[in-house]
Amino acid sequence: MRRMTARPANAHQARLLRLLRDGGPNSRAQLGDQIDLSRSKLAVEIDRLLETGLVAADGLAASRGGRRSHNIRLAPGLRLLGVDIGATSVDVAVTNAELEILGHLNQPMDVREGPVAVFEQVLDMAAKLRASGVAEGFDGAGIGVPGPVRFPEGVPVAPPIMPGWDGFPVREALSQELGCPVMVDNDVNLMAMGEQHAGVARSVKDFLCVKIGTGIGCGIVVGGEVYRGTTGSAGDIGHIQAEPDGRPCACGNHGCLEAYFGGAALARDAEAAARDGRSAELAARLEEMGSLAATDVAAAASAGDATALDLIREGGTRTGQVIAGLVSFFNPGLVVIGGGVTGLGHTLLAAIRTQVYRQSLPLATGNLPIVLGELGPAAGVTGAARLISDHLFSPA
Amino acid sequence: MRRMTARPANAHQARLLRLLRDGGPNSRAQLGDQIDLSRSKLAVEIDRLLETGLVAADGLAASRGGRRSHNIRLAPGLRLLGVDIGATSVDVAVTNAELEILGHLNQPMDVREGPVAVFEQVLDMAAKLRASGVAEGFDGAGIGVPGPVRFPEGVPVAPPIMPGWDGFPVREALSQELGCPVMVDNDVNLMAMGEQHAGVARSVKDFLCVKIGTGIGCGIVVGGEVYRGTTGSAGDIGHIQAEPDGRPCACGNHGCLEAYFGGAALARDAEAAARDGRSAELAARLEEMGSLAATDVAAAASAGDATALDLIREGGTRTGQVIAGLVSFFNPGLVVIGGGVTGLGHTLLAAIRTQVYRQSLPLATGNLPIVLGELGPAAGVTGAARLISDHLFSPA
DNA sequence: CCGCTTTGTCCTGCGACAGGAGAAAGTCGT
DNA sequence: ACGACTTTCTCCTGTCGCAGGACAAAGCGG
Repeated sequence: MRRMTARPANAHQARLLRLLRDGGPNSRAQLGDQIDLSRSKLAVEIDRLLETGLVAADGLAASRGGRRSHNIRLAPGLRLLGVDIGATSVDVAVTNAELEILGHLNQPMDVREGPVAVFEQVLDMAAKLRASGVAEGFDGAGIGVPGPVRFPEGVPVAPPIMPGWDGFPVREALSQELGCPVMVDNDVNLMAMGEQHAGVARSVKDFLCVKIGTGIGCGIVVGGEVYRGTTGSAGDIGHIQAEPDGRPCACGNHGCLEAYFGGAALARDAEAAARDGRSAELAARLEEMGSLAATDVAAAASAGDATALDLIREGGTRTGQVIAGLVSFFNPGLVVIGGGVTGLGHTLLAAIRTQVYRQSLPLATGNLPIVLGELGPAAGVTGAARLISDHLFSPA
Repeated sequence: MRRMTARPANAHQARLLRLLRDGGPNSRAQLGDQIDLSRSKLAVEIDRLLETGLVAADGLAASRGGRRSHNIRLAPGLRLLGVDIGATSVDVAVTNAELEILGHLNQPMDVREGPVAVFEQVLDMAAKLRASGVAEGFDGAGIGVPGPVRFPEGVPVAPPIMPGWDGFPVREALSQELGCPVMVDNDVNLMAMGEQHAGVARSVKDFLCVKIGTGIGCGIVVGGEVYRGTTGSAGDIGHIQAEPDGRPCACGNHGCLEAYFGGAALARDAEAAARDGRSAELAARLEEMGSLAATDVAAAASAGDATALDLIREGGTRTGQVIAGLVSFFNPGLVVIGGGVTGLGHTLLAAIRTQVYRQSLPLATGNLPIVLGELGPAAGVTGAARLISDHLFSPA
């Protein structure tokens, strides 16, 4: 199938495409209410979009008291690929133009195997999704990687947990392989975009999205746009000091947040607790599996294990301590907690909330919701699709 | 003298006015190079600006190889009032349309005396400046207050150090008194705008401006625009925790940065050091004055007093600790240190730098300048003038 | 079948604007 | 002193974007 290579010719068309993406199919009249354009001009632009195939007319809607309207919708055959590369697994999903997920695969994989091995895997998963019939090809792909990215070029820069990726031309390479436009971003930023598009952060202009996975990162949204910082490393809060002269961290400093919490630290602490005999529950799991992961702590906690609950509470408190500072500084309208450890659920959330509400300024916390992300593993891939969609739906 | 009530009629005119403000007088041809408009359209807009009196033609420039150009400049009679209300003093200045300071007054005053008393003082100072001949009236005024502001309305909200100002309609009241448009913002944001317009932060898009006065605040600039947060309290970093379970703070929490540093904390620590006999230098000053201020510590330090130097270094280290976290989070392109305690100079700066470079991520600090503001007390009033100028030079 | 409503199309006229032609006002070389 | 060239600025004309009215199409209810 031939892919849509067309792009909106002007800002009006871009605006219309985004309205259709975020608001679903719509009549000309309804679109006219949402955009500041005369009916005539609107009709012209829609006709042009129909000609280029970016949108399609799709039957008549029910009457609302008068002439029935034509439904205008985004090209039904348009397919986007969303890729979310985590430290220990890869998510790949296919969406339509409205960013609805049509197929989603997840595969464990160590990002440290390097870009070549990971891309092989990603392309294989994309092929599987194509074979399953949800897509015949891709009009664009968004991809998130667990580290800082030089955004305009789509190249990771000095990523601590994936050194082999430093300077690897992710965007160019993947674009070549897939034959479609590709955009690359930090995985945390994509999670923020996902929750903004389809999750808890809809209609919030300024918010933070804290992702607690193997490490800890934070997506920053200012005025509805992701803020990436001067060198693309904004939101890298895992190595903010949570305890002066505290535990040594892999980064070389002491007392970093990631030395106390996150998937890696939690697993390490849990194994220590199991060996020290502080938790029979965890010891049993360690015996069985040979090693422990965050999910084991989650399971032990829901089984009522006190040590597991303590580990979660302590981690949440440390995290809350750091978030409290960020809340005072940034004064967000919402804080979203997400990532792999959301399985720790409300124990974690309660600890974070307690600490933030206790420590931040009342004016900043007065009306501040702190909530779990509602998209789970779909947040990253949705954000990735959103990223490339934003790119495709901007004037050429 | 009649004031300019005219406002630019469209975005082009606004753009031209800002070019003239930031780049100084210019010929039509030079303006044409900086704006994406045809010569004809440009001429039309400039003619309209000349008609409304917003700009003036001001003689011929030297030839550059051909016909001499007419100099176009902003209305030479335009006058802006910049007001910077600090915790313990008030600055009032008059600028021309290019934001050059034509007159500047400073007066000690306690902000806690409340808005009525402070405004009386401000109006008196403005009258003095008028009487000195630098202005016959004001076309607009910008005012900074040491606390959070609901920006669109120009009203302080729950300001900790000036409780009597809560909800006082600063913008409306001052606009009534002065008979011109008024904009209100946090004093720290104005300092950031000042350094951005005429100081060290020219041409930097994303930066932080840490103001260490009586308290400690931080101006946040994202993409060239001041970020104020959801409730206007963004940048309030004085109560970020610098030490878990540390010193009690006036805010009710423990270990806040302001409990360790800032004008108030420094004075308190210096007096304690004087009484404990740790510093003969400080003790002598305490004897003489009855109390100590940050300036005394600065003086003692430049006299070589070891205790004073220690106090500054310790404060700088605490501040650097907090800034390090913000740098990791925000990844700015520049950090500006300013405010009353800049008198502490390079001892302070060195301590902050050491801590930030030691603690933040290399990627975020790699190319990060940390510098003292270069405008001193003029930063606030320049920023205030810039604030109202931005308002006046936007389409009506 | 007749009003009334909603939706969509066509047409005309206005205003924004680009870009060429040319006038005005210089410099420089001979 | 004069002509060639440059820069600056003005004027004019044609094109394009666009708003808004008139009108056609299509549906509803009585």
